[in-house]
Amino acid sequence: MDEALTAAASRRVARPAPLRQAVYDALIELIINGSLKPGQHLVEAELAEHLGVSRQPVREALQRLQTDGWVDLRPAQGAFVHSPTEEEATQLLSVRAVLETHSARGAAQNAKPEDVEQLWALQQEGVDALADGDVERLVAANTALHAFITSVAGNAVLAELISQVTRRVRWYYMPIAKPRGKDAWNEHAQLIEAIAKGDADRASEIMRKHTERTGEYRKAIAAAAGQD
Amino acid sequence: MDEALTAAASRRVARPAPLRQAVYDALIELIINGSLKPGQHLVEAELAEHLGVSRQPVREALQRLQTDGWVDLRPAQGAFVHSPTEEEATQLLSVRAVLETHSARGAAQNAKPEDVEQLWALQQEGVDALADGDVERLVAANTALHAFITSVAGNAVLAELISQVTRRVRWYYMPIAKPRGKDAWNEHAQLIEAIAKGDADRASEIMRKHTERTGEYRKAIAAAAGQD
DNA sequence: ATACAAGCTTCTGTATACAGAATCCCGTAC
DNA sequence: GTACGGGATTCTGTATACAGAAGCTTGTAT
Repeated sequence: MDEALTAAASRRVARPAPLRQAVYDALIELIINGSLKPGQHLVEAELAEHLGVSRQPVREALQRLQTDGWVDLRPAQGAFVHSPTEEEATQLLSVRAVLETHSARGAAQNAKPEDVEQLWALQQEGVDALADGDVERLVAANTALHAFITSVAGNAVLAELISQVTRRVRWYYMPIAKPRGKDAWNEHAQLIEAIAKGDADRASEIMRKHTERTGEYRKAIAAAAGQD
Repeated sequence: MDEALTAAASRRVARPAPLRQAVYDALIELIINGSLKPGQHLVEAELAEHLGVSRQPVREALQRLQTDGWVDLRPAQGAFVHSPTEEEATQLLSVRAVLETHSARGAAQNAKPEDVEQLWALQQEGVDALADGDVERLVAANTALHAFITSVAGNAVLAELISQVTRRVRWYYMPIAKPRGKDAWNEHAQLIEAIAKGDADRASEIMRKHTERTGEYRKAIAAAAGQD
């Protein structure tokens, strides 16, 4: 736990930047890495002391963490680390699939030649990472590709929702994260082709199947890993 | 402005319930009814005094208002009432259509006989209100019908996103709110029939067209009203 | 007249302090 | 041994206090 704390503390003295943001990031980190366990009661004073700040920024961070689905805030009782359930994971994946599908449609409608070029560049990065067996780069490339498609779609509201949902989805499968690999990137290539042609129906259909497959894949792995 | 303030103040002494919620509600009310204008700088101390509370609950309310899209929070500068744009309205309507469409699909897959019965009851309520020319009841029935469809879909994540997006959409067209009327309720009837049959594809298709039409309708009215 | 800079004012961001609710612990009664 | 109740404790929710940044005002120089 201490590393995260010192990180936040040093960030504090370094800049006059909003402290609650550092707390927000630190707490997500602690939740993701398991230092704070699902259902655990988060006592504001404790967090404040550990992070070297007052209760105020902690409270504000907790509020945002609630709206982002990381903690539950029970009135007069405080914050509790949200307990993920299989059901909620399914719901998140379902919603994400719908949003990403819409995003692909928008991208196909709006993509300019330079956008397509950039998409192919990201695709190449992913394929290279796959060939090198560099998992970290692979995950980064995947994230970048999806994010860029969303940005091409040009719908800020959509982009924000996708980012929100994706972050939450990621949490569930964090401990067993394992990219799907070759198949996924073949699907990406087909997707980019459809976007390049401006074929919105085909692009959205490919994305729908793509995200649904990814969801199924993750759930299968989770089941195999015996994750709650 | 004063009514909202006294309301919040009285709510304060009345219960030990979370004060920030009252502030949150009061501020949305003030934004919707135009007391707080788009772009306006919201000074925490002023709001706190007017509402008869300290800055603390105000700050926490502002945070949530930001994540819900009502205000923009600029670091070291404070909160500003969010300025709605035509573009953002279009994006919200687009996202809402996608989410509602998915909701209709889920409802068709899950609907039990008693759910269908309840849907028809809500439909009847809407038709009655339409016949009576009771706009308020009509809007309420419409909201209830859509909400019930979402609840039948049984996806809590989806439900929350829809509720969030719908609230924001409503703001844009608040000043010129005017239900679409007969056509909309004919579409509702077809939708319920599809749900009753468990025809997910048809249900989602009807909902897609329905929400898109409603969106177009609202935009047309807004344009006619010369709204920014 | 305009551009610039120093000082002041205002406001946010953070910390500390206080009041009351919820919970827990322990003793007592049955 | 178990159920109940009172008191202490802990924690949240709210209020007040303080430090520093951002913006405005005013005066000066070009």
